Amino acid sequence: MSTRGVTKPKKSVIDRQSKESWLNAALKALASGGIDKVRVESLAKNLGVTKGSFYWHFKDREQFLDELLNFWAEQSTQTVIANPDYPTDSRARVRAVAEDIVCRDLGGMDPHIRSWTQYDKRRAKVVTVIDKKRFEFLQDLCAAAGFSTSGASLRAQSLYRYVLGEQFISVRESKSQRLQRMQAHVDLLLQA
Amino acid sequence: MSTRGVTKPKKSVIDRQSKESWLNAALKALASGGIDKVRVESLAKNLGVTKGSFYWHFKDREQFLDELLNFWAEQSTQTVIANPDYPTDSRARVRAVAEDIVCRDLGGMDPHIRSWTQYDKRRAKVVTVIDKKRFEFLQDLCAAAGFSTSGASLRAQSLYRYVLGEQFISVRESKSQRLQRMQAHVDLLLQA
DNA sequence: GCCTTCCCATACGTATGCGTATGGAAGTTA
DNA sequence: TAACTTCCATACGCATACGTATGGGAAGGC
Repeated sequence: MSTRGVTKPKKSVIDRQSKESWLNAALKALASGGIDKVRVESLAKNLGVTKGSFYWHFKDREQFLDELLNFWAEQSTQTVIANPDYPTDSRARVRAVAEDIVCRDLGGMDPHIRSWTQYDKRRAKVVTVIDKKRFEFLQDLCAAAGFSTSGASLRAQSLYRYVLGEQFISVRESKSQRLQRMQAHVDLLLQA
Repeated sequence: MSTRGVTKPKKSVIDRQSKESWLNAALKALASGGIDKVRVESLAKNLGVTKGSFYWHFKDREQFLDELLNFWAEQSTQTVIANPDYPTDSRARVRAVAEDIVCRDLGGMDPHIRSWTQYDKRRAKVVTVIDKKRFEFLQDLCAAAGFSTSGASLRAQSLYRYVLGEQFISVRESKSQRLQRMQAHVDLLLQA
């Protein structure tokens, strides 16, 4: 008990929170039930501190949510784009990527993010950038599979909408079913 | 000024609100910015009454939201399924339905409904039923277009996910662009 | 004219959650 | 060790929004 008192257990430096720890806690809360679960006092409780910490690190909740969105955007591009080694065969690559997307469900975060930002024009721009990056990634894949520019574009658009729709459809299936359906869809898109 | 006083303009019977007027006001608020805009005192202000009216018609906000969801579900099936005369040619019918869905954007209500109910297991069941109905409708269309049961199912699933994805994608295009893209997608799905 | 029912206004209590002001402890520097 | 910075606790004010208690006006029946 050198770093802590007894009657009043005070925090040592190593117990202090960083901005990242707040943001990670927020992502966790977001994944658990949408942006409404991202509350200052609630996060503080989870982190074992008080609001005092929050308002030292951040101006207010609005600015915090902005940083949260950027935080998600950064590790969102990293997760999807900069990825392990996919198959060399171009069509198999498309399938593998599609499979990967469905499997990881984009971290389960995407639906919450979209639900949140959809009607917030300013914040929607961040998601728009992400969408464009992902689309271009898919488009390049399709182009490598031998389709023309317009053909690759069309298939990438269809593929990406399929993935988004999969996240928001209310009829939930098992992961294997979803994978199988996704594969069938990809085959349909790539056959011509 | 026979039905109203001067110093205190009281409401006559014809000014009174019904449950439907509250629900319609709620749908309007929902469409304007999600479930967060559906607030008792806010709706009351829009209707020109006070909370007293609300709590006479409804038990509490939770029950009201349940009725709201059912209210949406009813006129949602009416709008999509029981519809005007589509083309007789089966493939043209699919295109027409798809076009219709995109054009009306499902009333602009669907994304809000899904954002709202997605993480509410109990309420999600209502949306699940709607999804199933719509899917079966699309499946029948595809089956009539000459596909096998599994083939029609696959195409209906893809089509419906495309529509859902279209609603949540953050890259907003013009209506004509969206229509064109949708047609191209349908052609791709139906060609085989 | 009175009484009852329907519908709503007013006022209040309460809970939640944001933001702020201030003090103070832990660690750092001089 | 004294001053100084960093980070957080505590306490408060304030706004929003739900729900309730109570009173009363309007319309219709008697």
